[in-house]
Amino acid sequence: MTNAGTILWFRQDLRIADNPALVAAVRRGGPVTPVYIGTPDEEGAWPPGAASRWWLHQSLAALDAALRARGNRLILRRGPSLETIRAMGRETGCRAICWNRRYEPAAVARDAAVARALKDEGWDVVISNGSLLVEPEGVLTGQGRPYQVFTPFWKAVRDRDVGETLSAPDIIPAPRPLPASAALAALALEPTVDWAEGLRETWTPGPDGANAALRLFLEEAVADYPEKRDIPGERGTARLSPHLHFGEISPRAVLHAIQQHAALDSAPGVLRGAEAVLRQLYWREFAHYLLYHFPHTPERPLRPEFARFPWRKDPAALRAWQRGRTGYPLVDAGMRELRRTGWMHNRVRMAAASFLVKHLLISWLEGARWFWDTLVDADLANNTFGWQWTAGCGADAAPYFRIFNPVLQGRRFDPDGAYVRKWLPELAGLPQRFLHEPWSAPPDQRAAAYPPPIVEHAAARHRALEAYAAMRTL
DNA sequence: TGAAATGTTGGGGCG
DNA sequence: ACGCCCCAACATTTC
Repeated sequence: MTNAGTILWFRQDLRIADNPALVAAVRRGGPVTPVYIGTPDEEGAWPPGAASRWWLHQSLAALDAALRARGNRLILRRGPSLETIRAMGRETGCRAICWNRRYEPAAVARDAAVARALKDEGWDVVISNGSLLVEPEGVLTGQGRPYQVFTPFWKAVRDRDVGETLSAPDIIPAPRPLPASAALAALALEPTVDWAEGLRETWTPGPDGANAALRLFLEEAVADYPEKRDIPGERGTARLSPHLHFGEISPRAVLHAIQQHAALDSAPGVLRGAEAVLRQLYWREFAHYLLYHFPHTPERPLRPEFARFPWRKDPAALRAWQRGRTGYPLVDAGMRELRRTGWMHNRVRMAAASFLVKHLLISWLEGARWFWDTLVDADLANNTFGWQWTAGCGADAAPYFRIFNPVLQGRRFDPDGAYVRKWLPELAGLPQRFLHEPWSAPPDQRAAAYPPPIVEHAAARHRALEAYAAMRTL
C-alpha cells in the first residue's frame, strides 16, 4: 500500500529550520504537501492588520523559495481551514496532517475543532510545539495557579532544557502531482495603495533576514546591550520581533545562537549582554503564557477592577496620537517611526503607550488596535501584555501612578536627540536644550510646523491620578 | 522597565 | 570660632 503522505499546515512557523511539524511530517515517510491557508475570518476579533499582511506576503514568498530549494513548494489556499484541509485530503489522498501549535484564543479553539473533526474522520493529527521555549501547561505556582509575576515565572522555567534545534531536511518529498495553488497575490495581503516603501527599506522578511539580523546583533551589539537597548537613536536591539512572530526563526534557535556566541566570545560584556537578551526572550514566553491562561485579556483587563476605569472618548486626541502630532517629541517621533517602518523601539513604545493611556486617558484597547494595524511584529500575546502592563491593568503591571514624563524620558534616553531629529525633521534645527520641550524655545527659534502640546504634562498627570482614585472608590 | 514631593545632610558664605 | 542660612545633592515617601 502506498503512502499518500502528509499535509504540513504552515501558520506562524514560516521556516524550514528547527520546525518540529516539518520534521514530523518528513519522518512519516511519503510525500509532504506544505500548505498555507488564508483564514483571516478565523482569527476572532484580531485578523492580521495591514502591516502584518504586508510582511506575511513577503514571508510566504520566502518560504515557497526555501521549499522549492528542497524539491517541494508551498501550496496556497483561501477558505475555511477544515474544509480546505478536507479538500486537499481528497486531492492528494493524504490522511495525515502535522502542524505547530498556536496559543491565541481564537486559534486554540479553531485548531481544537479542526483536530477533533479530522480525527473523527480517521486522520492522523500530529501537533508539535515550534513557537515557544516552554509550553504553558504545567508551569504553575505552588498553589497550582498560573504565575502573574514575571520573575518567579522566569525562575521556574529558565533552567529547563529546551532541546536541540532541528536541522532542515535536505529533501522534502513533493506530492505527484502537485495540488493546485492559488497565486500569492490572490491572498490580497499587499496594500492596494502602496504605502509600504518604508517597510521595504527597513526589513528583509523571511529566515534569511532573521538570521542576518541575529548575526549583526551578535557581532555588533550584544556586548553593549544592557546600556544601549534603551537608546532608540542607536541600533542596540536585535530587531527580531517580526521574525519571531511569523516563526521565521525559532526562539530556540535564537537562544542557542546567543549561548554559543557567549561561550565563544570572551569580550567583556558579552556574557552580561547575552543574559539580558535571554531574559527578553522569556518576556515573550511570559506574554504567551499569560494569553494562554487568561484568554479574555485581548478584550478585557486582567485586573477586573479596571472594568470601571473612566476612560475618555476623544477621537481628535486619538488621531493626533496616531499621526504623531501630540506636541511631545519623543512620543511623536515614535509614532512616526511606527507608521513609516512598522516598528517602534521598545523604550519609545512604553513612553508613547503611557502617553495615550495616562496623559490622554484613552483606553489601552484603542492603542492596542492601532498597534495591531501598524506593527509588522503585531502579536496578540505581546501586544495585549504590553498594553495592559502600561495601563496598569495587567500582570506584573506598572502601578497606575507610574506616569512617564515624556520630556524626561526624551532627555534620558535620547540625550543627543538623534532619534527625535531623525523622525521629526521639522525639529532638527532646534538647540538640544529645547529639543524635548520645543514650546520652551524662544519664539523666534520655534518650529512653526510642529504643534504645541496637546495636553500640559502636570495637569494631565493630576487628571490621571484623579481617574485612578475614582476607579478605586467607585 | 518613574516622577514628584518631601525630608535630610553637609559644605560654604556670611555676620 | 560659631551660628545661621542657603541650597545642591542625595535619600525617602508618596502618588
